[in-house]
Amino acid sequence: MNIQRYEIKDIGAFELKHIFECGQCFRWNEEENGSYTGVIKQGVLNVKKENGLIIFEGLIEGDIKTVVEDYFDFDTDYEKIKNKLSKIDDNMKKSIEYGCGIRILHQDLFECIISFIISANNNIPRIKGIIERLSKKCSKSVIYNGKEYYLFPNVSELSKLSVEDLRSLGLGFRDIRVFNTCRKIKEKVIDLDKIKEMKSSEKIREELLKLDGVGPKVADCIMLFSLKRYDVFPIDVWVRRVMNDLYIHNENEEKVNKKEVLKIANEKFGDICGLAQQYLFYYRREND
DNA sequence: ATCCAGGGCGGGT
DNA sequence: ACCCGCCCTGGA
Repeated sequence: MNIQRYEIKDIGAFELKHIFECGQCFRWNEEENGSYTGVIKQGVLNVKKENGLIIFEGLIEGDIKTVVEDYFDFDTDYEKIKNKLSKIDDNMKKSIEYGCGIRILHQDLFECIISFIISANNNIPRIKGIIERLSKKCSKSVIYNGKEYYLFPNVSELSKLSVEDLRSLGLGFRDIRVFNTCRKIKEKVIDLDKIKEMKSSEKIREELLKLDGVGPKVADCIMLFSLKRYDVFPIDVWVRRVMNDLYIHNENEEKVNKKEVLKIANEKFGDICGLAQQYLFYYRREND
């Protein structure tokens, strides 16, 4: 690992706050100077915008340009997607204007699975804390700018922890779920490499649902945030709320049927409903 | 003190 | 298939 730097000219869809605070990731934090630093699979990365440039700098394994282009989803044309979605209706248009700089990250699959199992019935500060303690407990540390960071543990590192270890890190009832899932992945009952190669989103979801602690919502988050499956539509309380307000108008939002939400999402947003979900989610969470 | 937070599970209909 | 109570934890 060595310190590397990579910069590009600013592009339309790239706002740090939008990307890191739209709820897709747990290991990015804002610095005093407004830049963000995060721990990713390949190391520690800092991102800032200056004089019309986006500057990436970090202690990274492999070529930073390659890592950044993959992680920040540079293959996807967000302007094109935003144009398409904006035409659907004014709600979508407004949400997109608000979260214009969102990009869906391409995060590590194993990390994403464990992180979103931990997210169940939990709040973001606590989720972030648990992941930090987990990483510190059993993974490698790296020093960057005089500060110590901990990489997210790989399967074999995390497998070394007992249920009791997990409980003492504050996972609560999620301890056994993480433990069992970790074992299934380690023993290749579920083969992550195979999942990455699968074409059908339905098949992938089917596989993920076999993991302990992975239900429909968590499975969809994993697929959206680490496998670039834009055709899934994770439904949590916020999405259900915003979808009800905009399209369903049920007096009691808690009684809104998930299937109904899903049906509308597919009809309106089609095979990029996952991206639409992210704009709606971000707008609603920030303006509640 | 009581409630709730980006769900999932298991046991009931 | 739906429904519902319960699950750790800690901050409001």
